[in-house]
Amino acid sequence: MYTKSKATINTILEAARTQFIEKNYADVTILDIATRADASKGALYHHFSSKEDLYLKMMHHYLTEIQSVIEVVAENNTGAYRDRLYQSVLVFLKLPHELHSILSLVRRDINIFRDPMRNELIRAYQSAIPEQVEAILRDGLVSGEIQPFDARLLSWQLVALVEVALQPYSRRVMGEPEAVAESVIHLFLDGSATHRA
Amino acid sequence: MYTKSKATINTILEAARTQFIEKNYADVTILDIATRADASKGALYHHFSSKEDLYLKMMHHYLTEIQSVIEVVAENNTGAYRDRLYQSVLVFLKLPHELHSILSLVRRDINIFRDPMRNELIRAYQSAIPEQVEAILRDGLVSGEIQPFDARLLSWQLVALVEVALQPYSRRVMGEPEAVAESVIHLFLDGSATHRA
DNA sequence: GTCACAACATACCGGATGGTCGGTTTTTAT
DNA sequence: ATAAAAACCGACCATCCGGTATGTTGTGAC
Repeated sequence: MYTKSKATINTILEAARTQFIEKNYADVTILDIATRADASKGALYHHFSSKEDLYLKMMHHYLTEIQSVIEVVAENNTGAYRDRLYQSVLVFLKLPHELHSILSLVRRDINIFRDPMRNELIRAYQSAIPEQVEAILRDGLVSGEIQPFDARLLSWQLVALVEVALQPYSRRVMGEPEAVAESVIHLFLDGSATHRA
Repeated sequence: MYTKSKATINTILEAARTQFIEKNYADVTILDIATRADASKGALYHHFSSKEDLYLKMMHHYLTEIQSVIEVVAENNTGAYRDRLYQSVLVFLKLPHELHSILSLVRRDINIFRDPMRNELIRAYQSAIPEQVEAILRDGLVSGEIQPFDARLLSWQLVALVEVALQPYSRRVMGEPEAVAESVIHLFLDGSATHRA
């Protein structure tokens, strides 16, 4: 087994991530990525069959990483519900910046691919984030801590609020991740007209 | 004054909107747009100096249209605050579908242009929607109907919630625009843990 | 050491596309 | 009616880039 190969592949995946985050899919050239990875087009095409293939493999790689981190917290169902929600949001907010960017990227690009590939992307994203949020919220609906409503819709709304909280401006206004998470949970559960405890 | 010119320009703007919504910026060719508008490349380049110029003019055209619609409701400050908020969200939800798509488009593409153009796009978008929402929310903060918090951040959060509500799945679950608007306002002001009146 | 194959390098091809340019048609003013 | 200018057309150019083909270098098994 050639071990150097693995290293090259990882370097290419990393370079691809950086480039695709920085520029539009069409504006990233194969040569850009290869150069960034200190490799050649030949090396790149030896490991990946096309530009799309590289994009997809890169996405899978990092989405899987995100998923495995979130899973740990999502599956824990001890303690007060509100706190459990808080912990989930917090661990998400504390993900390294590159992984947050990956999520922005998949949402941005999800419409530019056609259907075999598009579907695979959607599935990977869904299972990395929204499905897990939905599972948590379902528990809250069952226990009555959340008023009856569509669980999927609620999960989208929560994700949307967290996404807003990721903006640099938000972090500047709200401060540390702990404060951000608390603020998001407050708005989501109690609303903006309710006084904070 | 050549009147046919105006008509041609509008047809091209419309074709551009359709194409840019349907496909990625890079995947839309000048010929696509010209063909769709029953015009030629020559005609297009007679009225617009480049692809970017066309994109920008198109955005300005439709964002201005949106802005003028929203302004009317935003500036009305009679009646109960909650109702005023409700009316604003409602009029937004009732915008024609093409205009909703324009907003998705600007958010999607805002990162693919470089800075003179990018900035102009951002400014156009800001004044079309977020600034007006912020103005409304500020009134609620002053009157105490919303608990003290950063107005800009609140406006982003409200916009994010409304955006979720625009998804086809949301409309299917929540029904008519009136019900959608009410649901969004409820979540925003009272939270998901509070029983609906 | 040597053989086989994986890993990598690079010159090249073909197709697509943004933009140009000379010429033609249509519109408007007088 | 006519002339001038705006509007329009479509062939052409230059460039860029994904992908391939062919050759070279490195690695590991024996």
